[in-house]
Parts: sequence; structure tokens; C-alpha cells
Amino acid sequence: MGTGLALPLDQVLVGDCIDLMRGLPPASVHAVFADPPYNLQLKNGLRRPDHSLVDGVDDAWDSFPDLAAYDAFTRAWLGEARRVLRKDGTVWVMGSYHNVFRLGAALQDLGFWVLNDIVWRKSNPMPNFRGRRFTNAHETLIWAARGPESRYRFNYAAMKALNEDLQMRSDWLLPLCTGPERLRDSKGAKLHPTQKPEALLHRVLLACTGPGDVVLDPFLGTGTTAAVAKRLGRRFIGIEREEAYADAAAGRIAAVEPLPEAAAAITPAKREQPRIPFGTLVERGLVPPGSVLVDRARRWSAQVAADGSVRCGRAQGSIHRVGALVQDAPSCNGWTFWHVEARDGRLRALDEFRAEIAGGAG
Amino acid sequence: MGTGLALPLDQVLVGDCIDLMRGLPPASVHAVFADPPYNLQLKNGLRRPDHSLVDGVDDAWDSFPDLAAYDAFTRAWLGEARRVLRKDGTVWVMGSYHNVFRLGAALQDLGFWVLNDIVWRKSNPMPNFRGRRFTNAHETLIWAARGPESRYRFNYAAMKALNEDLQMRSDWLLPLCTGPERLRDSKGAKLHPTQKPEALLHRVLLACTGPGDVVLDPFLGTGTTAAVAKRLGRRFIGIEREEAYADAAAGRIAAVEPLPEAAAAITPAKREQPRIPFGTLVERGLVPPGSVLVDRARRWSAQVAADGSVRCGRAQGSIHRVGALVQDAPSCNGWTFWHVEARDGRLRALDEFRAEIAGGAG
DNA sequence: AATTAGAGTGAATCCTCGT
DNA sequence: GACGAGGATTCACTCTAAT
Repeated sequence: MGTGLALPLDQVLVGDCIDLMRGLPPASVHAVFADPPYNLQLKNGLRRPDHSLVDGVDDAWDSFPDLAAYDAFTRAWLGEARRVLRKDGTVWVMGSYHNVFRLGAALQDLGFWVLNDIVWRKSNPMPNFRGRRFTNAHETLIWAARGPESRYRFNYAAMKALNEDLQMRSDWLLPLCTGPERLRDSKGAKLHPTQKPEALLHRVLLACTGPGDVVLDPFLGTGTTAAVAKRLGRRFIGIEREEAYADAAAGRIAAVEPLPEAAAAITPAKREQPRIPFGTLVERGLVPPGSVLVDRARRWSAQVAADGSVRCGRAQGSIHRVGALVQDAPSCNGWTFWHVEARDGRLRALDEFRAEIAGGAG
Repeated sequence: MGTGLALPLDQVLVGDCIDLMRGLPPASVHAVFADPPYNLQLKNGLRRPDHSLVDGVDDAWDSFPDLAAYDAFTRAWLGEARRVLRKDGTVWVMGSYHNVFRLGAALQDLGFWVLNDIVWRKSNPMPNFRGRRFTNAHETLIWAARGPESRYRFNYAAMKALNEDLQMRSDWLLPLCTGPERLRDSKGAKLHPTQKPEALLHRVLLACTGPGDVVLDPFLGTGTTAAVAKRLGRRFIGIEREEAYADAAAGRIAAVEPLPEAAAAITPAKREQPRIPFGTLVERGLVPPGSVLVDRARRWSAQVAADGSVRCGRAQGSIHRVGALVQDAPSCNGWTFWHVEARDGRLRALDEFRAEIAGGAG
């Protein structure tokens, strides 16, 4: 990076995240995932109908004297995170209604560009024992790019595959972290009050990173982000202030076995496939010069020239340009618009010919 | 109220909501519902894959020079709303990720006490046409009391009854306002770009008001809040700046017949049946990436990728698609076709894994 | 009359590479 | 940087027209 600073990859750093991020080189991580303190302000112990005490979040790290102090803290760590983030990187920040509006406003004020707000719908939330509000059955994740013009990464095809070939929506249904996944001490008490499910991080990291990318988590807790990153073949930098959490995280991460490359693979994006000019198909004789192209409804036909251009009446140019011209459309994907008629009358899109040679072209 | 000012009940006031709220007596309304401009900031036209143009919200009333101007506007009208609100009253404010963080932060800064953030999950949202983000499939409503000590009203039993005797959660699934409910002009064009569904207001007003209570909507638009309030036997005050919207609202409200008292009680809603994508099993580790799937006769095998797609030779895609491809069949139910082999050699169909999590998923 | 095919549409911050 | 060209991209529902 030219700064003389090396990235402390695949480590859990113990200390204050603002201080420690200051020691990282600028524009060096692909993604930041942050689950900061929620500033819950639970005043009195909450009791269930059977009078048992609910084990709420009342740890020292979660309390701030007032909203202004929480805002100052939020803007300080978010500012450092932005400095450390690559230009094409994205951040994920999580919260509930107690703090998420502070987080979102701070992101916008610092110049981040919100891409989505994601709702984690909990399939098994804690009921509202007092019956005084709606069951608080979700938390919110904000996904943001470094700025409005950022060319961020979104693994669209992978997200679509994960949702049975329908676009992934902004509402995600996932259970809480329970059972064997939940870290516990020797007495069976939960080690961390707000441990997040690995499934949540699986989706987050698969959405916005590639193999080998670096993920920074400034509030690592017991290491969910790092564990999932390691399993998926990503690099991580974890920061945690409480030694007990950091120790638990380190042990947990060490036990994770990375997936073999093939298993961690995701559906490739079409945009990332090697580009094949139409002229290549003409050169190789798959669609020889003189071939006649038609659209699916056979409304228009065009003739292929030796240089890969096509002509339809007076319109001449690329398959895309001529497709747009004949339809009077602003643009056109000639690969899927134009077809070749086989001897039996069946139509094959140019895209199918392209797929045939894509294997040998990369 | 002792102020000498009378409440203009069951009327649509035309003008600026800040000015007009100043003319209302303090502490006089039971609830405020506000769907303010979202400040969308759309830059370029967006086209669907078929090249048709999306009719985006580009009205002058939704445009602000910058976030500071939007914040100033927000705090001005919210401040007046707070003055007009009774001590035991609550407010509802709606937004999307463009503006909801500004709204929430302003509420907190003005002294309101957030009770819930409610997610309106749209059953039929517009897709993300360019595949660059998650489908923006929800909007957020913030429900807040006047302050931390307020003795607000929450009709717990009514909400529970509305949800088949389960506590009403903070995520609500409702369709967009379409069909005959959507107000249109003589040419069939929508009268208002963002008309809200009556079902949403039905739930909101039923949750926090009683018969005869007064509901104020400072951004009435075409009158959804007022229409539902009248039908449910509540009083309303609507404020709208655009005369065309106010006129349409007045006509619409006049046509509403209040429900007989007994009927205003409850309309039951069905609980939703969750659709579970195969990717969910992968994320949650029930069928981890790298797992090998076989058909019942063990004629074919396929490997599971991290995004829930599977691969068998060169065939890659969903469990259904690959199942169909290997059999050269037009379609295939991957849930029953593919199996995982247990250590003892027994085969378990994917459907059995799905059944395991279906219970906790609703 | 009952289906079916096709067109239309919804609060949208919606592309990327090479020259 | 600007500019031009390549080419990637949609889900659920309603309504109309045709069969």
C-alpha cells in the first residue's frame, strides 16, 4: 500500500477499535461489518410473567451517558472505518430501534451512500412480556458504499441462487443464535449477550466479498464474523476490547476449517465472464458471414457481414446497435435478441453459440 | 382545552402543515400519523429489462436541496406535531432508508420515546431491475410516545386477535395499494405516486386509538388515514398542501361509510406460510457447502456451493434445474429428487431437512 | 362463460469497461 | 476526467383482450 503499514491479517486485536483502526493503512479492507453497542438504556430489570429476571444487556460496554456521547462515539469509529475502507468497499452496520437511527444518520453525514437497509426477521424472537408494545421481532442492518459514486461489489447471481432463483429481498428470515452454535462458559451461561448467528454473516459476506478479500470487524465479540470469513476463504481483521471475548473468539476461529475452494464457490456473475465479441463467432464459422438473424417473433431479420457487423435495411452496426434501431429502443442486448434458425425451424439465440465457445475462451 | 381554539374535526385543511398545526390547540390529538416526503434524490431515468420507463417519484414536493434542509423541515413539523399531541398520545412516522434515519434521529432529539420500529414488508415490491442491490422490499414505520414516561395506549388484545392469538410482531406483511383501492384520474393514471394501503392504516389506528379519538395526519395526500379513521369511528384532522390531492381526499372520505360499532372490532388475518429456499439450508449449515447430493438410485451426484447452487458435471444452477438437466426432463422437484447420504448410508431427501426448519420459520 | 396470453406497473437513491 | 459502446437486467399482481 506504500504506507509502510502491514495489515494484521487473520488476527484478533485486543483493544479500543478507534485506536487500533488508526494503526491500519488507508483504503485497505474490502468490507467492514460492525455490530456496535446498542446503547440499550434498560433502567430496571425486566421480569417475565413468572417473575424470573430476563437476562438483558446491561454490560458496562453498552451504556453511554446520553445520546450525544453515543453519537460522538459512533462518528469516531465510523470515520476511522471509512478511512480504512477501500474505495470500492462497503460497510455493514447493525442495530435496533434504540440506536439504528443514530447509526444511519451518522453514515449519511460522513459521506457513506446507503445501498439498502436489511431487516433481519427473527423466527424466534423474545416475546414482549409486558404486552405494552409489538413483539420486537427484528433488527436492522444498513449496507452502505463509501460514497455515491463508488463502484461497489454485489454478488447478485450468488444472492439470487441463495434464494432459489428469485432476487434476494431486503427482509431476511433467520433464527437467533442458539443451540450448540451459542458459546457458553463452563456453567452453561451464554458467553456473550448478543452473539449473532453464523447464517447472517454467511449471507452478508457472500453478498459483498470475493475469495481472499479482507473483512474488518471492529466489534468482533466472540468472533462470528471472523469464523464465517475463515470458513468462506476470506481474510479477516477482528478487533475486540474485552479480553474474555477476544480469547473465546480466537479459540473458536482456530477450530474453523476453511471450505475447499469448490464448495466456497458461488454462481459466477455474467459480467465477470470473459467478454467474447460477436466477430469471434463469425471468424470461427459458428455464425458464418451471410447468415440471417431473426428476432424471436421473426418480426425483423438481419444479415451477418464478414466483420461481425449486421445489416437490417438501412441499419448497420453491431448486433446490439441494430437490435436497438429496429425496435426503436434505447438499447438492446443483441446476444439474446437475435437468433439463428436451424434447419428444423428451431431458433437458437446467439447467446447459446457464445456459451459453446466460452469454455475454451477463458 | 381552555385555549379558545376549537379543533377542526373531520376536515381536510389545505395549506402548509407547519403553519396549520400552529393554529391547533396544544395537547389535543390522540395520535399523529405522518408519511412525509422521502427525499428520494433520483438522478437518471430507470428502465425495466423490456426498456419501459419506471415512473419514479420526481415531484417537486419530494425534492430538497440537501440533507440539512430536509432535517430542518423534519424538525419543524415534528416539533409542532409534538406540541399538538396529548401527553398520552403517540406518533407514527413512515419512511424508507433514504429518510428514515433522519426521521428517527429527529424524533429522539425532540424528546419522543421510540416504542417500536415496524417493518412493512411488501408482498409485491418492484424488483431491482439492474441487479445492483437487494430488492427494496419494505418500508419502516416508527412508533413513538411523547416522552419516556408517557402512559400511551396500546391495544394489545386487539393486535393479538388480529394475528390469530399470537402477539403482533414488528414485521407486517401487506400488499401495495393497487387495484380498485388506488385512486386514478379520468385517464387511468394514478392520482398520487405513493398512496398507502388502507390495511396499513387499519392496523396502525386499531393499535393505538380508541373510538372517538382524534387522529392528525399532516401529510394527508389522497386521504387514506382519514378514510380509515372515519370507517373505524375515529375523528380526524387532515392537512394537505396540494389542492388536487386535498380535493380527491375530500371526495374519497365523503364516500366512506363508518362501520357499525360491533364490526369495527377485528378482521382476522391469516398467518403466512413461509417459502424456504434451498440456500437457507446451506446458510444454516443443515446441508453445508461442499455436501454431495445424490438421487435415490444414486445414478447422479452433485456438489453444493456456498450460495445454494449445485453442480453436476457442467450443469450448474438450482436443485430443481440441475435435477431436470441430468434427467433431461422438462422440470424436476429438487426437494424430493436430491438426497444426502448419512454416515450409516441411509439417504435423506432434502425435503426432510426443510421440514425440520419449517416449524420455526413462520 | 371460462381460460389464457399478454401488457402494464409499483416511494428506485439501479452499469462498466475501454479509449 | 469525459465519452461511447457493450450488453446485463424483473416479481407479483391486475387488467384487458383474445380464444
